[in-house]
Amino acid sequence: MPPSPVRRAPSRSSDADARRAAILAAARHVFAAKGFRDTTVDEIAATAGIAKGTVYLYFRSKRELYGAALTSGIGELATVVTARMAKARTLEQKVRAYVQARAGYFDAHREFLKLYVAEFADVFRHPGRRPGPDFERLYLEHVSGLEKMLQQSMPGRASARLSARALAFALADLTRGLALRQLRGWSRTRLADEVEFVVGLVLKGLRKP
Amino acid sequence: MPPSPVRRAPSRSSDADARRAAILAAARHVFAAKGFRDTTVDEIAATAGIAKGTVYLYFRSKRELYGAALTSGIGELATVVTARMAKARTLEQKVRAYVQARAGYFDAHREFLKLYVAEFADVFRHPGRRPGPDFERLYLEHVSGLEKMLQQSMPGRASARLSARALAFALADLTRGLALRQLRGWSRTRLADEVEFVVGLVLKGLRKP
Amino acid sequence: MPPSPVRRAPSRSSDADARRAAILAAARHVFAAKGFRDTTVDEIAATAGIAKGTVYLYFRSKRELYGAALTSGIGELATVVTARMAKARTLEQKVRAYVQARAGYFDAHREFLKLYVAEFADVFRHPGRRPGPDFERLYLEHVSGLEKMLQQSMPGRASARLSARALAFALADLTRGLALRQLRGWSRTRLADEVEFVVGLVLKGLRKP
Amino acid sequence: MPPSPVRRAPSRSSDADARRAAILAAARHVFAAKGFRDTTVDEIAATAGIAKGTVYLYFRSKRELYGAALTSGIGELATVVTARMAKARTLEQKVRAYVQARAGYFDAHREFLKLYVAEFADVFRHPGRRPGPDFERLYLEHVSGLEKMLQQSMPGRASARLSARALAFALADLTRGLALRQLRGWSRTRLADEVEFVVGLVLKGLRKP
DNA sequence: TATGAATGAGAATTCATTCAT
DNA sequence: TATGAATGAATTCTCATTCAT
Repeated sequence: MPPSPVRRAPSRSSDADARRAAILAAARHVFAAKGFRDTTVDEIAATAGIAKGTVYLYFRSKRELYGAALTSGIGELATVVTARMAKARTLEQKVRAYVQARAGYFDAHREFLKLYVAEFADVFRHPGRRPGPDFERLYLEHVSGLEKMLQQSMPGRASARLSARALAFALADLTRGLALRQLRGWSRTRLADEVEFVVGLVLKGLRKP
Repeated sequence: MPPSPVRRAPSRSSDADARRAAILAAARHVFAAKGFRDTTVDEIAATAGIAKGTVYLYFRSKRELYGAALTSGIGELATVVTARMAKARTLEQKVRAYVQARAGYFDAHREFLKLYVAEFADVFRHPGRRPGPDFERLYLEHVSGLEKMLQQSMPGRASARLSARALAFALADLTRGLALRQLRGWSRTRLADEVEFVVGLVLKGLRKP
Repeated sequence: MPPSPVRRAPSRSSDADARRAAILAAARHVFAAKGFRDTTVDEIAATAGIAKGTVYLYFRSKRELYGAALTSGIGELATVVTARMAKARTLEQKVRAYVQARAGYFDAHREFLKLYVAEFADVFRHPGRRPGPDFERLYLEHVSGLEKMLQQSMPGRASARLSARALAFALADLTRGLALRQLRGWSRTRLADEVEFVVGLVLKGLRKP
Repeated sequence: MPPSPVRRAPSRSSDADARRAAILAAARHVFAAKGFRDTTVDEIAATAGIAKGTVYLYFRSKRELYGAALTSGIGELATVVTARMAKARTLEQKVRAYVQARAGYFDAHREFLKLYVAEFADVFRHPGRRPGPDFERLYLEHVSGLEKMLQQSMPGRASARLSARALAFALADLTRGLALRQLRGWSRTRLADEVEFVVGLVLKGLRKP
């Protein structure tokens, strides 16, 4: 007997791809609005315009669907930010590229941002084995990347080493906070100005005290 | 007219206070670990070492209990931070007092921190009428307080006005992020050093570019 | 050792009697308004102005309390009706005495009437072993009493025998219905006129067709 | 905007109709035996031979199910009685048609009769806003219909007007009482004879005193 | 005796998942 | 493949009854 795949997503026709994408979009929408537990599979199905059972042809469980909705966004975010930074030359350009790209992506994908921040908060709740993608690891790798970049442009003193890591975390925190302010309408300023503010703050932080 | 449905609430003995506090502590613990929806009243009761029904003698509903667990911490946090800042004279002292007090409180009440950050994330999910304390309003008032403090020590230029608000948000974001890093063990540095880093960053941000 | 009474109602002081009566009155009130299941012991206690636990010093259970509330009324009703009929001489006077006394009692004890009619309806639901007084038996005895009275004044034909029983049930039905109409305000007529109507109807029914 | 929480109700197949009818029958059975509060949805489901959740696919709540069980019977009863009376010509025929049809329906649908009488009793307990169909209004309309019919055949004196209404109520009371006696086995007589007795009584009541 | 806090069995309702069509 | 009816485990909240004070 061949190793029969227990359950397989409907084959690779573009029809199937489209349907899968539609379910993911619906899931992102509803999960973002209500959180994992308060979202019902029924509502995702209705939003996607299909029957509930169909969801289970494409995703093994509600949890897996949640993971997929999250993962797709995280991957795209990383791709976009990396691409944008690759074009930058100087440190200042790199920092600006990072903040612009990340805040811009969050701004353009607000539902993903809600998912992202909920997942971020969840990391501190269930530290260990959480289902879905390993958000914590991905986040730490992301920060480490930033750290290296900043280190390269800092004077070689040991204290600077510490600063680089702290600065990288700060950069991530500030960018996320900035995007959330835009999302919720707490900001009286345009996104571009807020971006410049954060860039300026971090660059000042790189100077000697 | 018959008396309206009896409202029972164990009276004001210190016994009752202790019981109430024990339930709150258990609630804080379980809510922090699992979030509102994944927490069962049964588990809170078991954690508190009492029967399920007893919880309902002290709190009308699971939701109210959650609100109480959150509110008590928020109030105490505000009190502690305000008291600490009142003693400070110079701007630098005030900023340091803020970061030290807030990060210190979070560090000393890690379960509350988990609750706090989950609630923070939730603000972006269900913007409108969420039950419990109006976390969003409280948070914005908190930031506005910081903003005023920073404004008083900035050159009167209009651009500075904007900076003050952005800087206040940044200060809040950075302090929260700092505390979370300690909580999760992401930090290789002692709390005091991280505090100094954030203080330094913000103070540099106050200078002219 | 003397046979210790497992649980005894507080002793025969008039204090205890008064309290017992107060609880019964409260029970009658609340049971009448809400029915057995929707009544809480807490509300009866509150209505009586005592603590919940005290109710259990006087009555073994909620069910027993319900039975007592019902029984006390039924006994008094029977006493009043019997006394009133004993004074009557002719058949017409007896029938009028019955309807006046019974409808009058129901009218004067409206809460008992609600209990009574609920219990009457319940007889058809749980025919067999229902707790509390044996309402069905009491009711049938009551009707049999009426039947005998009517028989004595009827021509001795066999068909009249049947009529007497049917007429007795009819008399009971009509009197109860009359009282309920007054209770609910369905009647546009004074109680006395309705009584006369029923008396007239039944007396006509006694004549040959 | 996301679609509002999904409302499911198995569609109009005859399968669904059969299922719905089976649940209604089970509900009628259990509600009749135990009353609303003492009936559990679990028991209705078990009686219908389905799972508890399935009940909720067909009825929104236990209360709605109760209302449906009651309403269906009330509608059918009214239809049957009206149809039967429409064929009658003389007053005597009409009265006989009424009593025969109504008592006959109750006799053929004994569980509905239990529901009916329980609901009747409940009208006096919770006069105002009770859930489900407005039983009180339906009952009064029913009686008013009878009243008009009787009026048409009565001498035009004012006192007769009053009698018509009282007689209509009496007719309703007597018919219901008759059916209950048959249900509970209190009657030693055949249904048809009891019907004739009630018809005779009411017709005598229409004559001058 | 009186109290009222504590208990925990029980009931309505929801919803992820399955599976026959 | 797609459907959606059926399932039943799980969860919140209530309240009769007990018992330590």
